[in-house]
Parts: sequence; structure tokens; C-alpha cells
Amino acid sequence: MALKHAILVSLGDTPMSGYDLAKHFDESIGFFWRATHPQIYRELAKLKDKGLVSAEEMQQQGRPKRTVYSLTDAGRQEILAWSRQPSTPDSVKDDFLVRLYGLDHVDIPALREDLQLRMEGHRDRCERFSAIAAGIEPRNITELGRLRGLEIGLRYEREWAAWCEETLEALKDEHLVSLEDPVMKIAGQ
Amino acid sequence: MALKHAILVSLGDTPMSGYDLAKHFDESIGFFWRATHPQIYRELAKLKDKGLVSAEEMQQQGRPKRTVYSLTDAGRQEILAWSRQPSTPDSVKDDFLVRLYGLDHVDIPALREDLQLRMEGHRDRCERFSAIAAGIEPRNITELGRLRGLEIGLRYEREWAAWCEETLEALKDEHLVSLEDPVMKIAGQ
DNA sequence: TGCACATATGTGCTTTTGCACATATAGTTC
DNA sequence: GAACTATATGTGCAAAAGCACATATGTGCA
Repeated sequence: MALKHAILVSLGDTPMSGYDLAKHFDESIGFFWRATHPQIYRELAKLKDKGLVSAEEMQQQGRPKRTVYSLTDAGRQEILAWSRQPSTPDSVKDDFLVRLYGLDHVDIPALREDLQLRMEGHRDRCERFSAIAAGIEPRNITELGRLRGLEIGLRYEREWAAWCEETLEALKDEHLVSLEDPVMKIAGQ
Repeated sequence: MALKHAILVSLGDTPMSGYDLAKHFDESIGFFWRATHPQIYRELAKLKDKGLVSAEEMQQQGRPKRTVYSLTDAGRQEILAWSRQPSTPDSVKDDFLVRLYGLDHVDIPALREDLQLRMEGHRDRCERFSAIAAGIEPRNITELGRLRGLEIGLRYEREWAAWCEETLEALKDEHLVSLEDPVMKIAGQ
């Protein structure tokens, strides 16, 4: 139940509307915690009830009015209290790795295509992260935290990209044939 | 909804009871997909209804009787069909990284303790994985898949462990002071 | 006999999540 | 002026996940 805290932490940066938050969750903090806009609006309503955030309606010219939420002192206290409890290790759920685990029951060409797509995604993010990280020399605690976050993201993407490449190589037909048919392997010697 | 498929894939190895599966999810396949025993028993009931697994009651001496589930041909077909659909990228949810993102609102000594614990966990798993991986020379497709899975697990744990160490260093008080108090920094020059 | 423990299988209830759909305002484009 | 796009905020509903609790068998032990 840390969507709550991900929102509070985001509002700690600067006041935002639900719409802003949704975009924010698609970009920066979304690397650490994913959320969709219905989730965010519902959570904001609860946080307001508890007094952890305050809301202010704002008229805009040329656009629909929006409700901007700010972190209250109670909200700040809540973040602090939460940060003192041990963090819950993230529970892994990866479709792709389950397939790899059951490799002999799986459509290997389809898995290979999947792997190719994954590799491209990891490489993209890898480049994006390292471009951002290159320009940061942390001047305060917040920036230090963000930089460290970027750093683990970068390492993660880099390893995954390299692993995808290796695994694509290992799953080439010519390598699989010899595994599947031990008779051929012996005959070939 | 791939708990279903994680179970099917596990039963593809060898028939198992719900109890066995629960243990299995605590160990090997649990690195790729976590599940608790109520989840598993409920899912098994559904899979049996759909004919994807078959159940057989077994009397044991000295222990309560158990129900052993096997993968059916329909189950095998289901795995194959599932494996042809694109895999859903795993949605990240990490408490700890959210805290790091909001570093200036957080209790830093508590975070440091957390970080220390994490690092130890990553190091343990790192050693465990590399010990297992060292002894495997894949002789068939299944073993190749398992080895690749182990390999990404190992890389993941290694990077996290190294990052934790670096981050612990970066969060030492003597480094933070200069960030928090720009006046001191200037005065010190 | 009573108690703790490991095996084995579940139910009940709440929270969280995700997806589809609904709605309203205002500018832009054809 | 009709259609389309971006902004902005929601509702409804169903699936999935998590946790506490319930239950039964058999072993070992004090």
C-alpha cells in the first residue's frame, strides 16, 4: 500500500493535480512505482479525507479547471513514519521468466521475438537513463537520491540488455538442435 | 493472470500436490513469480475445473493423504498458446526506491539500516545463485532455460549488491552535511 | 494425556489493481 | 458547425493478491 506514499512523496516536490500526477507516474517516479489515473484519483480522495493532502480548485484560461493537491504537515509526518518501517521487498512477477523456466513447453520462435523486443526496450531506457545521469552533479539531498535511483535503473537496464543479447544467441536453432537430439551430437563426433 | 501458467509450467516438470507447489514457489520458480498457498490451492481448483490439470488422491503412511496434480494435454496446449502471446513487462513496485526518490522527506538513518539489510540479502542470493549456476552444463532445453534464468538472477543480485554498497557510502553523514548546508560548503573553501 | 510440530488443504474478508467506460471544457482543423 | 484532440476527472466492476483464521492427520516427547 505504498501508492499512497508514492503520491505523497511526489507532492513533496511540488503541488500537482491528479492529471499531473498521472503523467508524473508515466515518467519519473513510474520507474519505481506504476499507477494508472483511476488509481491516483481514488487515492487522492482518500488522502484528502485523512488530511494528508489539501486541495485547491484552480480556474484556467483555455482549459478545464483543475484541482491542485499539496502535501500538508500531516502528510509530511506520514512519509516520515512510513520511512521508519522496514521496506517490503518487491515481489517479482515476470511472465517472460516463467516462460524461460518452462522452455521445453513453450513456442521458442515466439519467445525469441519477445526477447528481441525486450532487448530493444532495455537498450532504449539504458541510453535515456545514462543521458540524464550524465548531466547531474548532486547539489542537495533530493538530487542525490534521484541520482542513486537513476543509477540502479541504469545498471538494471544494462544487465538486462546484455543478458537478452546472450540469451538470443543461446537460443539460436543451431545451438538448440544439438541439445534436443543427443544421438546427432554423438554421431557428429 | 500468469499464476495459472506458473503452476502449469511447474507441473510440466513433475506432478505435485498443492503443498509441494507452495514449497516450490518459495524456492525455484518463486524467483520469477511469487505466490502463497491459498492462492495456489484456489488456482488449482480452477485449473482442474477447466481440465488443464488432473487430480489424484494419494494415501501416505505416517502423513495425511494428499492430492497430486498432473499436467494434462489440454494444459500443455494452454502453455503453448500463452507462450505465443507477447509477455507483459513486469510492473515495478519498490517501496525502497520510492523512499530514495523522496530522500529529503525521509528518515535517513532508518533508510540506511534498510539498505544494509537489503545488501546482505542480495549478497546471499548472489552467492547461492552462482554456486548453483557453477555446477550446470546444460544438456537439454529445460536446463538451458533454467541456467539462463539463474544467470539473469545472478546479474540482478550482483548489481543490486554493488549499488547498495555505493549508496551506503554516498549516504554517510560526512557526505550529506556538505550537501545540506551550502553555507558551510562555501565557508570551507 | 497433553502439547507442540510438520504435513496437508482449505475459507473468509479486505485491499489493491486494472480495465473499460463516462463526462465535461475548450481549442484546432476541415 | 462538426469532428477531432488535449486537458481534466471521475465510476463501475471484476480479477488478483494478501492475510488471518480454520481444520484434519499423524509423530514425537515430556
